[in-house]
Amino acid sequence: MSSKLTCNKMHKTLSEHVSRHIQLNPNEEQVLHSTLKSLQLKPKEYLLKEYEICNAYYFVLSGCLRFYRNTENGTEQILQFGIKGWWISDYQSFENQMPSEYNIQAIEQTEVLVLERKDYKQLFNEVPLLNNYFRIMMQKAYTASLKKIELILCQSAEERYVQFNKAFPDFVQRIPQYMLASFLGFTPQFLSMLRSKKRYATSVK
Amino acid sequence: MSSKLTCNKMHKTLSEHVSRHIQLNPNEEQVLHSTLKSLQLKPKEYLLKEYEICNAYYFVLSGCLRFYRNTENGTEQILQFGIKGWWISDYQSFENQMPSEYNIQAIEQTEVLVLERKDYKQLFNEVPLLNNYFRIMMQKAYTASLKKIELILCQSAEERYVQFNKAFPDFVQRIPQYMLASFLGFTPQFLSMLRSKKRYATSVK
DNA sequence: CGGTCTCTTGACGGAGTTCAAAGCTAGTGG
DNA sequence: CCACTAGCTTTGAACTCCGTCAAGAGACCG
Repeated sequence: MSSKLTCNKMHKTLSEHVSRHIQLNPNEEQVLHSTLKSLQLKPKEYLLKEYEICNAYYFVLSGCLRFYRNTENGTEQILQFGIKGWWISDYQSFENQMPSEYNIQAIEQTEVLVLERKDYKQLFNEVPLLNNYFRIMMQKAYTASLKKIELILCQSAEERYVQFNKAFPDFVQRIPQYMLASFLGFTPQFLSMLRSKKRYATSVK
Repeated sequence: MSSKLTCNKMHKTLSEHVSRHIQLNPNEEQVLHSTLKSLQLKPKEYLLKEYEICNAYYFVLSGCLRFYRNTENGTEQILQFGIKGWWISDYQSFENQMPSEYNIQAIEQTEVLVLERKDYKQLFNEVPLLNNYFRIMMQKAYTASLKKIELILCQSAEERYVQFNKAFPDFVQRIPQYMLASFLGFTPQFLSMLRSKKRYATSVK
């Protein structure tokens, strides 16, 4: 009884998210929730490592993930953060069952729901509307990603930093600076310089 | 009769494309084909202009489209080319019925199939598998777009140019250089410099 | 043939990188 | 509880890639 309550609470974030895009009946919702498994991650734990095949979709309930790859010159490049209410996965590896070039790692204590590949075909058969839902999720991810290309090519590093800071002030506090620099596409040194410049600028005025 | 033949031929590219991802029965295929309209575009004709609401998905049969926006400083930024076998649209504008910031324009004589918004709900109801198909299309577009971010942030402009040239040698010949420069994220002048450098390098060896 | 659009070339400047060293912070073990 | 280590951040100097500006050369089109 108490475990069921826990379960319902745990899945609430997802239910809300799904219902914003499609209408499931109680039965379908039950099928969805019973197919997903919840998972707790400690900081630095991995959901996916380079060269592995990605066999699940992950939905972030709390905490934060990073999706990154190891570049040829030995540095890490963060392509995506996974925060509350986002699905994350290496879809290419998942779809084509090929080894991934990416890593998915928890930055902090993180709670995710797991949709495993072995369950997902049946789930989509039983709840066909989910095709619709995930189509829209992919669409959103795609347009967000186009937007990012737009910003990278069009704005200076400083503008990107200022803008990101304004959009996610609390998030910026939570993650190490070198990760933010990597995500925004410049060096930690440069970020450090920006920050000191800003501090000076604001403290003067 | 002859028009039907033309029609079948016209849609063959799409049929092949769809069948690579889902299996439609003849009836479903018929529904799909009869819902789509074909459209011929002359060079510089528009499918979508800034501030309009995007009310269709477009599938490129031949020719080439560009998906671009006008930046604040008065230049054009190309985010995407639409070539044979690609779907293109402003999905955000389409989905949320909001004015687009983008333009979709034919670069050369181009033939597209049009899936209009007014037809698409019914089409997806009659052929639910299409949800699956478009989910996969979005997934592909998304991963391609992530890949592009990876390259922009990790490679020099020169490396990007060389790589793109190697991947699409024929396509590079077909489009004006300033468009290629815009897509790859640098200035036409810089591209010109790269080209002269390369020519010298190869003619010496 | 004249005008507009595209490509080329060169000089200069600036945003951001690289390298190196030193300061901070937090965690760990004795 | 302190000392040590390892990882993160800061700072500064030198350098480089690429943008900007400007002017000229082709190329295409009416």
